Amino acid sequence: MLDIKLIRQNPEIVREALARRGEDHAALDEVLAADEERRRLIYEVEQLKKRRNEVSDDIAHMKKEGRDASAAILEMREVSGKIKEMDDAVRALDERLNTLLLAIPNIPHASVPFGKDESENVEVRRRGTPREFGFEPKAHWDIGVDLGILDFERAAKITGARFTVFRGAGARLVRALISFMIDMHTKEHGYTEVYPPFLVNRESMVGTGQLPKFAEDMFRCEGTDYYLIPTAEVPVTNLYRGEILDASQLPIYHVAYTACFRAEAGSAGRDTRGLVRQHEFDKVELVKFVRPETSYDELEKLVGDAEDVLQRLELPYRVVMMCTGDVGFAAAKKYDPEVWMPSYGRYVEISSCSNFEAFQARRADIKFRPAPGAKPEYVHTLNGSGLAVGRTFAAILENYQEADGSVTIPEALRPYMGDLERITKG
RNA sequence: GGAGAGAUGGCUGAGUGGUCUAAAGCGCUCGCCUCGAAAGCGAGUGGGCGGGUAGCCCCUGCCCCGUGAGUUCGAAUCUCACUCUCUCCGCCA
Repeated sequence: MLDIKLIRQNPEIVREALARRGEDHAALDEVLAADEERRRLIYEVEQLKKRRNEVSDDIAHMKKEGRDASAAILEMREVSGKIKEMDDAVRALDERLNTLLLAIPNIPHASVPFGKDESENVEVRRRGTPREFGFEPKAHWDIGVDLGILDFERAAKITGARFTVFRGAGARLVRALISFMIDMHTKEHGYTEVYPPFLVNRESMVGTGQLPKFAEDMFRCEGTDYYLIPTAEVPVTNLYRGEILDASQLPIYHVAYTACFRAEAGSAGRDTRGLVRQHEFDKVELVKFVRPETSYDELEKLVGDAEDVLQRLELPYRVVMMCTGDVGFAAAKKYDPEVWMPSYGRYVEISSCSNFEAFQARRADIKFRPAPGAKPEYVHTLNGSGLAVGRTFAAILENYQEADGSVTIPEALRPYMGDLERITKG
């Protein structure tokens, strides 16, 4: 969420930022009105509380000296009732203000290009060259099914649409990709591995911005307050929820493998075949907690870490910077690395790297102390996929397919595949 | 699932209705001492929300003893519910 003080003092900055996103900014006036009313009430009730504290002390003294305090007690009985009423009113206003603030998106960074939607995103670089096939390249779902390493039909039987069974070398390839990515990020990029729960409570979902606004995208365990995580970003960012970190701990880099669960409400009919859009998929996620002044450098490094995986797997890709209309609710700036997918004839998102600045930290209350004795400040949080495993699997099948239907294993992955060089039928 | 114990500041830990602003110790910061350090001595040492002035200081008020309700003129302290932790039993990968 945004800083209420920023909204209070510079409403026009916020208004303009929301307009650049193409967002309605009517809520702002409501925020300002609620904020003013809240502060007025707080002032009044605090005056009453001050009075109550003083008189309560007097009563204590009177009783001690054996004097009659019944008049004061009678007066305070009335004051206390009034305080209770006003406290309730303040609480109601707090709740309303909070609800409003949670629904306002982040302010895009000045370097983010203006644009109304994804068509105006900007390609910032391209690496690798899509391969010239001497034959008609097949889609990964055909390759995988033919090789017997993907089984969508049985997945539909045991669970439903948008689930996958990986089998044999396919199952191993999933495991290999996860290990390969995590090893790279821990050994070469300085990330500490964590393995968090895949179910989190409501506060965690609010902390990273999935709730309350995007509830219909989540799976919730019936009869509980637990949600299946849509990304490791949720448990990992919430690791430090409500904490004040020591400056010497920063920056914190975490890498986490988790399964991810998404209801995909509203995307019926989109990407119905293959691994691109599943209800459950694997992802290796990178999460950073950094000092504010470093967060944009850290974002560039984060994108580089994700790209490194693509380079090592020798997959052609490009990096796109999202415009103001497509930057995402919580992000101030976002890059999407996209991998070349031959059967699509275009680049497909395989990672998403964002700087949230203090937007998540404010919701999740994650601070650090810049210097001993100094006031705590909010950290900046960042995260990015490094990478989405299912889509990487698909990209390998498509880019490394051979005319005979087999798939070559990228060299970097072979140590994780028992030195297997090629997946063949049977 | 059953039984019991517990939750207080960075940590340990006292505090069972008003003697305020939560004792004490440890840790940390600063100062004195010292060639320097240790010891010793002294001082300081949380978070949040308002108001005044001011964009950082400062003055002032309110709130925070796991969370939320309640009793009371007044709650860390009494009552209820919930959450979490620990011990034992049962079940279990």
